[in-house]
Amino acid sequence: MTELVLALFGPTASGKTAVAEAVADRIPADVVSADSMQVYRGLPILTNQPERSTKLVAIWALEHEAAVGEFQRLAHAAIDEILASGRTPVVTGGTGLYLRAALGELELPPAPAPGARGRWQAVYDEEGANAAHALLAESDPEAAAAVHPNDRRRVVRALELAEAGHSLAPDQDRLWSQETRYPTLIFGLELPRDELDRRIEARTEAMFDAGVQEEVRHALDRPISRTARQALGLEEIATLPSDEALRELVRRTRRYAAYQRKWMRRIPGLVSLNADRPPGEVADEILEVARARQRLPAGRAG
RNA sequence: GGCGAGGUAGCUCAGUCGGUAGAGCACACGGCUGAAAACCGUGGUGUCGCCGGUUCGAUUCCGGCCCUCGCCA
Repeated sequence: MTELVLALFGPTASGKTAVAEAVADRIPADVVSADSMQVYRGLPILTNQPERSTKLVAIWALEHEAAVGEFQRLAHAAIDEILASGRTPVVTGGTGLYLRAALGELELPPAPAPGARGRWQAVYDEEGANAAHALLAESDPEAAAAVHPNDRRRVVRALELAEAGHSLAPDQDRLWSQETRYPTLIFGLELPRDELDRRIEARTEAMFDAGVQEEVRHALDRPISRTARQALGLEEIATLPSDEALRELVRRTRRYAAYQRKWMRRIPGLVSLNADRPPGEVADEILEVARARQRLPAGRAG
């Protein structure tokens, strides 16, 4: 049997975890999470961590600063290991960039030299967005063309890279290409808007019943990285009365789901599935599609 | 019941010395290559509470009414 990677994407609360586990119940498979918040230890309720053992969940302490490059190395290693053991990796995640990094080879340039970031940030803040962007246009016209002057984070990053002899603009667009490290089938879980909203609301209420407020209070007792601090609801739960925090978290989760739908539309080769039915049925359909594709002549597979 | 404040976008509010209106948030769409649950860009979605008066023209000025909030009875 050829090596095949299965991937699952979809908005939060669309049932990715349940479907992935149903797949693992049917074939020898291991689930790999591609989620920028489930990587953290200490916020299992807020970040919706799966109960069953899943790779790349709870691997970093809250004070660890997340980086896609580091995640990519770990994800590649996990997938390689699963395939080497003769099993099927089911890469499941809500973070589009992390999923792309896990499946493909994103070009991820090096971290800035010590002091470089602060120096370029100062240039950006003191001389203005347009001046900083003009500087970039001189040293790296391609990167400048790809970045809007107001995007402080990217202008600064591009200046750092240009100074170090690299470029923000990649040689090859692997983010949106269909190139993957192994033959891969990517499935997208689709739900009607009102059903998704209903699930988000129910899940958020369940989080509060399960003690998410205490979890957050605990997490904030110790130092926490800038990246972990971005978890939806962390700020709201820490600072607002519960009813307001709940409302805000529902609102922000809906917006996040909309953002994930955007990714779903853009991921090349994604196979859409109706997720408004029991996870087992969705898993059965995934396996049917996988078997059908593998029977195709080599040139047309994937 | 009396006095005061207010009724403008889904929400919170600005504004129009009379020429049918705009910010933030929300929402929609787009971008993104060691922060992605992040970051950036584009888009106004509206009987300006209701009825009448003045006027070439009223969301704006005048009168009446309705509703909300506060204080006093």
